[in-house]
Amino acid sequence: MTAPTDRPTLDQVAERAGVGRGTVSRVINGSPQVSEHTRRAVEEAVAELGYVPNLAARALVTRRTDAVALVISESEERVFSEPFFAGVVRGISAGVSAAGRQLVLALAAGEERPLERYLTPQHVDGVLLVSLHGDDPLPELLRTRGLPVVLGGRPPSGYGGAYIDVDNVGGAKAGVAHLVARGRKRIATISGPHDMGAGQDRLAGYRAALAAAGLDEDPALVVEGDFSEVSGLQAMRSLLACHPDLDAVFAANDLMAIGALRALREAGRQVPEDVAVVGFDDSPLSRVTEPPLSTVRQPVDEMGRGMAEMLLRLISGADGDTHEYAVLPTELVVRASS
Amino acid sequence: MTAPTDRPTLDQVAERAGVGRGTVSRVINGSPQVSEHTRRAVEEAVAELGYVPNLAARALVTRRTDAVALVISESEERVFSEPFFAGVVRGISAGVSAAGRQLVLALAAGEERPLERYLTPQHVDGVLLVSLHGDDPLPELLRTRGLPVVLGGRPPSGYGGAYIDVDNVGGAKAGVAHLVARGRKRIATISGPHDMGAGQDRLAGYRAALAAAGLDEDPALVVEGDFSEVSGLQAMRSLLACHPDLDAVFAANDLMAIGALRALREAGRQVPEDVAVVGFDDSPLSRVTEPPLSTVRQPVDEMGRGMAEMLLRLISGADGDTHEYAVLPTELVVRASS
DNA sequence: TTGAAAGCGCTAACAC
DNA sequence: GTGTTAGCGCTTTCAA
Repeated sequence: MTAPTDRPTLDQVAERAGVGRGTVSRVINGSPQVSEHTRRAVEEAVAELGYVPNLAARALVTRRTDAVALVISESEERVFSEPFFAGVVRGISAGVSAAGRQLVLALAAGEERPLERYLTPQHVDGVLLVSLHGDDPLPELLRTRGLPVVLGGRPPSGYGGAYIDVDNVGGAKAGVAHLVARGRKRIATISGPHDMGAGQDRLAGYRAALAAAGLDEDPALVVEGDFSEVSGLQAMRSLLACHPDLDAVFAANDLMAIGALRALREAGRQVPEDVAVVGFDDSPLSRVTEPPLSTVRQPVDEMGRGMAEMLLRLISGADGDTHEYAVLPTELVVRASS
Repeated sequence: MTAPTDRPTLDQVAERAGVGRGTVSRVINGSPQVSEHTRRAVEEAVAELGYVPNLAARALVTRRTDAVALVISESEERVFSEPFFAGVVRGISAGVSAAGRQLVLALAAGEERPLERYLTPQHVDGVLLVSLHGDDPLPELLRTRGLPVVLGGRPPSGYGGAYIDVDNVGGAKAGVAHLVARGRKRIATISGPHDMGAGQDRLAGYRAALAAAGLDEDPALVVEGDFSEVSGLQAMRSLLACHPDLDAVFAANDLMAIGALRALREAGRQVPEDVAVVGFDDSPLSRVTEPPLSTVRQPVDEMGRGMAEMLLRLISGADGDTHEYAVLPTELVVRASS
């Protein structure tokens, strides 16, 4: 029975195997420069002693950590209420652990300063950023530190690095076009925050679809929400109060669509006969409402996985093309409510 | 403009401030043994150089990492589809970051071996475990390694460490008692997996409530699910096929309750007039179904936060009472469907 | 192919 | 109070 805290070190393994310290290190790291014989001896000693390399020591000399950070610039509240993040994290987690690395999660609500200190090449090998607001300089800052960075979502201006986005414009266009095709004329929208790429792009898609259909855009039919259910509820209420003649709503995410549904029910409006609803960001929530919501599905899992893979490529890559990017397709899922 | 990779070291700060290396270290670590004057000088140098301590080096000598791991023994699929985890992670994340530590997330679907290697005192200061299955020996193993451990949920037999659980038995009892009070006589249950504490306890609560009401327990009215929506759907279908006379269902979580709702609708049964439904694990999902679900709410946030706090106490504590535990109360939330 | 030696950047024990 | 010193456990030249 060894003392719990005293884990065996490299030297102990070396002594046990009757070789030098360097040789053990080579075996551990899979160097081909070792004879089959000694390798076996070392591996045996490792097994017997239950040796596990000390990552801190290794990181100190290699200047790598085998860890990557995922920064979510959002309150915990939203991160977990919005199904979008679940999908992205799932994808990222899969991609990162498939590469044998550790994922360090950092929720950055508001204050980024402490985080900024943590995000250095000494602590993590790379950084994934999601749900950026406004023109956040953080990603570009990290890049100047020499840290590989991949963004999820449309990058802020001034950012010249890698990113993966989904086709928000196209998705919104498809959602609104669907409403148009169903004969709707007075189509309102509950948009996302104007300081976020996703919010801007979905609004742009809404406008493009109206224009394509030859419908006039009525600014009064556009209300800004913050992607939360209550904001959708409030937006829909005010929309109904001022424009009871509207016959359809495009909500920039599923949570707001659900809020809208509640406001509609509250006002005694029939869905979809009277007012049709289409949301964005398809999640389990969309299925359990009554009637179920038609939504635009974005490939969140693939987005996460893609981000992880891109980052790993940047990390191990010979500092190649750091401007890589991808835009994933979105897809309309039609259900009863429209 | 300094080279991006060459971050300043302690010695450079020391030189700049005109003091010794040890002094800088004391300032960084907030030792009171430093004169106001030199402290100021050092802080200035730190600011000017943009010095950030190298955590790997520090961890190497202090043998602490300031990181704690959260191990979720569940597939990514379930971790993110089940709102329970969102709440727990939110609570944990809040507690951990409030203590200035990093949370390292590890999803352990099935294979635990690689993880087991990672979870050593050299890599993390402590471990949080959630959603254990069967009699998993992992927590006890970690404890013998001298690693502080806190469990979420009822501990497996043989575990003698700290944990936080919620009152699953009491909650289930309350849910079923509510059904009884509404005059229901043939109350079925869709239970959780029998290899999980939560599954067992909620089933026990169901039984206790029936017994307390003087109702006979019919084994045929008990169907085992796996906490997923489809399992709830299938369970309800088979229940309806064999026992169309049932007048209420208690589902061991919200997802399965939603599945049950779908099966009921599919079969043309009226909810709650014909068949009343009560679920467990109140989440946003419960509110958006039609009719909304009555459910038993467990304080998931507090559970997470409590776990984090307990762990931090164990870590910094003088190795005091490691058998600490808490059982948090659950609460019935009555909505239209029962 | 392998051993020996030189640090990586930091903290802590010890002098002053 | 503060400087100096000795490692923490590892990788990586550099010789042999």
